[in-house]
Amino acid sequence: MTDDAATSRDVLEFLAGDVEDVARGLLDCRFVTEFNGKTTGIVIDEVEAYGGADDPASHAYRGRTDRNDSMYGEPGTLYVYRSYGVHWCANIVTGAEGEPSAALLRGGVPIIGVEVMEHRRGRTDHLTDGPGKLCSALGITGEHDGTSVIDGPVRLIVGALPHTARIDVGPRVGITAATDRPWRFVARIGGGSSLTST
DNA sequence: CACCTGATTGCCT
DNA sequence: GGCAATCAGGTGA
Repeated sequence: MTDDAATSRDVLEFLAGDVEDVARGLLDCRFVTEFNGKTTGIVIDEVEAYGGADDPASHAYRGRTDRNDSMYGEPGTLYVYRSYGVHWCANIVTGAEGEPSAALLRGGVPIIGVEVMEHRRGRTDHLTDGPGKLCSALGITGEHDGTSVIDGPVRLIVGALPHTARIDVGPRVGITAATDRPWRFVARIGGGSSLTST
């Protein structure tokens, strides 16, 4: 491992692990898309873990359907679903193939192709600080459901950045079941001071 | 800054 | 038919 980023095999092995561990490990990784020659990317700073039949808050809780089908794919599969009929949300499938667990990408820090993301979002602030916004800024849609984040157009880059010293842990957002599970992970990249301005 | 509400589809019971 | 892994804009303290 003389490279600055992990190899595809390393990434696959990492993603095959327990979803809770994977979710934590995804913090500070980069998430990059490349469409039509335009590259955009973020550093992931907020993630939630979702299990399978054992997790009442998971889309896979009631078994396999057309929508959640890609959750049952091999680790590293992208699971994209439509939220509230309006937004797209992206997950990275974890665990062994056939186990429907996935990590929902909830937020990130824009680092690559910021102008492109601003254009896609139609604003210059709050580009990727929410699961729907993140997909919008990166150009991720249902077309990319089922593709691989290891060698597809939507790619995860593990390593290459030092991990954040502090990770905040709390309950998942927007769910009504299993709200007692602290499966939401937020990286404090900036050091946690006030960002307010304007 | 915190809380509240309307918009808008797909999916499941 | 009802609810949902959300967002944006408005209101009030």
